[in-house]
Amino acid sequence: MTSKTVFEKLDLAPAYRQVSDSVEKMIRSGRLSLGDWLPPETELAAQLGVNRSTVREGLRGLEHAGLVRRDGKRLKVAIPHYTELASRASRALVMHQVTFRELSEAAAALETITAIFAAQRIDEGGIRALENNLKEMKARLNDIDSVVSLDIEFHNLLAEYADNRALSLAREPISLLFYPAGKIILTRLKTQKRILDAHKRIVALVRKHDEAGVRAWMERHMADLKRGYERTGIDMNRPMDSAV
Amino acid sequence: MTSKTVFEKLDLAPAYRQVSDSVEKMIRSGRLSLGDWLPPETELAAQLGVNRSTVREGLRGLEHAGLVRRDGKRLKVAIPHYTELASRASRALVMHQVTFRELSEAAAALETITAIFAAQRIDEGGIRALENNLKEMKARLNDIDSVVSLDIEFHNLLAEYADNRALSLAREPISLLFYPAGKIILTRLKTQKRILDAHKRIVALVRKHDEAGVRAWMERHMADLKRGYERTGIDMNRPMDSAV
DNA sequence: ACCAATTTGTCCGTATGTATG
DNA sequence: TCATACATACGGACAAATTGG
Repeated sequence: MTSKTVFEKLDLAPAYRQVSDSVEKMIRSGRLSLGDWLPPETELAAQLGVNRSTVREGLRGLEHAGLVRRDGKRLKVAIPHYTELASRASRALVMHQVTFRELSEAAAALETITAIFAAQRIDEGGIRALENNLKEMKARLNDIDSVVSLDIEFHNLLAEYADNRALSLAREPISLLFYPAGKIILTRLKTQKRILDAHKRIVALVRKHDEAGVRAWMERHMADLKRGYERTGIDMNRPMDSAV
Repeated sequence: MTSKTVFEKLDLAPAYRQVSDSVEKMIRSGRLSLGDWLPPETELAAQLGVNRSTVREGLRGLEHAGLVRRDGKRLKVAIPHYTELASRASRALVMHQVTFRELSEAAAALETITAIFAAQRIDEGGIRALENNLKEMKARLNDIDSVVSLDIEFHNLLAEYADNRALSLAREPISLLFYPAGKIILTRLKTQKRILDAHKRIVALVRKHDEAGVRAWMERHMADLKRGYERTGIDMNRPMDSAV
């Protein structure tokens, strides 16, 4: 048996780490809440008993994480937004050499369930937004870049009206990578018309709140995109990094 | 009136930002690859023409993002791993006051598709791992904490054998929040037996590669958990923050 | 529109601890 | 054991931008 422990195990983490942890705790505990300004660096340094340079190092981490945001000169407490997290996540997927096969499978599942929820919950405004998207795409059917970005917008609209933030967070990093792949497909096989037709069908079914129909058509639509990719001749099991 | 403006006001991002961007580009372009040591701070400072303090601020951001990792004294290039991204994402969901309804819906969809892929692809080793998990849970059915963590492990095992990293990334932040909720349920309604039975069924179907059966039972299982939560009397539309 | 105070951005120099050869 | 290289941390300084009177 060792002798009685007298001394606390003292800080192994570098000071700048303790600074960011400390501020983060402050935020999580609610002592600093959303939109509050952070104290000036000098004051933080004084309160925490470290040098201002050390404080700055700590703040950079939080800034990068999106927990504090620049508003003019000073920093204010913020909430990391999905899009930042999503872009970070999709970059991680690329670095992990995720394949199109993986993306396609995940996207099929997520876009389908998203569309089903949208069919349950969409309102008139949502229907109109989707129809505008269809109209736009119809008008620009020859411009591949427009079609691709309108395709992205279509799925994002569905996600918006699906009214589920957990699902949004889950699908965003994947759609961010999946749809660029759509561009590869479109530039090689001109399947814009096929995409537009699928979207039209889906909108019609969403309007009728026909969940089963939406499921069937979204699954068909996603399978179609996968087939398109296969027909480009690119190996499905090749990492996506070239596409990004 | 001022004289005619000729030069754009060049709005330079702060130097520390340029440092992190520069290093990040270096990594992404492959000029620094996985596991490489970063140059010493002094050398980075010299190469980039900024002060060492500035370099340090820039590095803190990358460190926080998981793009570089401290290995002993120096920093080496790393890949941000899912679990870090996932915990960040789930914390963001909490801050966004995501409700149990949203989590439950997303989890149902993601766990179901995960189980289906697992049924397609699992091997003997995977089956054995799942069966060990069942055995453990059966042995500890009275210890709620054990049951909850074994439940988490069960679903993580399915994800592992589903062999899809995009899906893993998508489900992790949600499962991280959803399963703590499982503990709330179990402490109020003793439904351990029901969970174990569902897991048993799913394993049997996964072994037979019965995708339709797996889909049906996983959907039932997730619906069951949702019902359990409802029966605790907690409002499904209340934010999850209290649970975490 | 001007001034003064505040706060950040950036730099310099230095001291200390700790791995590694 | 000793020397070197490197990260950590501190203190002080000044310019530039912002804010408030």
